[in-house]
Amino acid sequence: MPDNAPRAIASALLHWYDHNARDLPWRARPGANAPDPYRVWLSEVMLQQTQVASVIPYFDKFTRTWPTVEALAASEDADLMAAWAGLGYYARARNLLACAREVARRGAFPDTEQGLRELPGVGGYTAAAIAAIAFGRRAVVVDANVERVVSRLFAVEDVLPGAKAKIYALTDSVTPELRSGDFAQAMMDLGSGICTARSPKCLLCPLREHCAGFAGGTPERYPRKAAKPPKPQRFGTMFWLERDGAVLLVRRPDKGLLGGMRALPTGAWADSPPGLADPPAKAEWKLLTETVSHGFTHFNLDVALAAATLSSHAGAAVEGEWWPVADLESAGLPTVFAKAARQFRRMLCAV
DNA sequence: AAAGCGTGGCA
DNA sequence: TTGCCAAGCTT
Repeated sequence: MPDNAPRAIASALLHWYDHNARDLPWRARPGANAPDPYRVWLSEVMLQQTQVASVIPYFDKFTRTWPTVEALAASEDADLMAAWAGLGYYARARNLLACAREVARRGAFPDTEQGLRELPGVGGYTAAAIAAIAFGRRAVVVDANVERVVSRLFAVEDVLPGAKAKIYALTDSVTPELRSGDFAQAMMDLGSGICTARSPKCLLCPLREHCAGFAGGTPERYPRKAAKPPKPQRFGTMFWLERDGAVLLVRRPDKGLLGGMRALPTGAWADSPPGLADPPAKAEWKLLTETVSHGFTHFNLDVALAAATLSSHAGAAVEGEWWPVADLESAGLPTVFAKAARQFRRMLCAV
């Protein structure tokens, strides 16, 4: 029978963390003062549904460009969106700017979980994480790592997402009064390095003797999750309109998929290939032989590629920005468009 | 409250 | 190759 004594669990985990914490750019150095709330907030937003390795280069770039929340608040929308390009879930970037401006207006971040929760883009997890890590408050921090660790520790049979309330209560029961921020980060380090989704390394785990999942012999069976419905396949067309060495880019509407981002013009997505519907201008469009495939969270997309060239004097009334093809890297295109742009340039060069 | 919202890594 | 998964939030 495993020992689920909360204090023993917290103590074992914190001791492990003191010797095994990852050195991450947003963490305070051991023995240093509490980390800067701006850096904690920025990292937590970037880390929503996103792995550490993907975040690090973006975090470095953002903190170099905008060292303070006031600097970020003063940035242009388009610059921030372009800097976020490639990281995904672009509503985070729109909320990031709104939040920075709100915090700059107030003069500081709120220092309670409840106050933080009111900021744009800050939900239950992020508010708890910032309150605990940046402000030293006791907070119950539950992300996907914690869900996995706790559901194994207590062999939770309930199926997610229904099990969230129970897992929150169990996490509460093991969260210490002191160092709850370190405790949360320790849980996440444990979840990402040892208590992994597949093939957990139980023999290295500091909580092994407390773990009901390990005692039962099949810890990887937790957390139990409802089966996901299959992703639909959708189709579309992207348009490459070139004039004098520049390509036409548009800004996508603020709401919806890739909202607010620079993009190649597209037609609407459809359930079957839409061909040359909805071109951005009248031109002699040629469909390329190659298509581009991309997986989004909730559907897979197959896009046809259509290309045309305008002469120098044409296209005066076309809506959008003419972006130098040689400088397309700096446009900040989401990955699906960057992928298509590479394909366009390969194929058009080859002609 | 269920659905919409990116991307890259891994087996 | 395909499917699964990751430091969730918003409406």
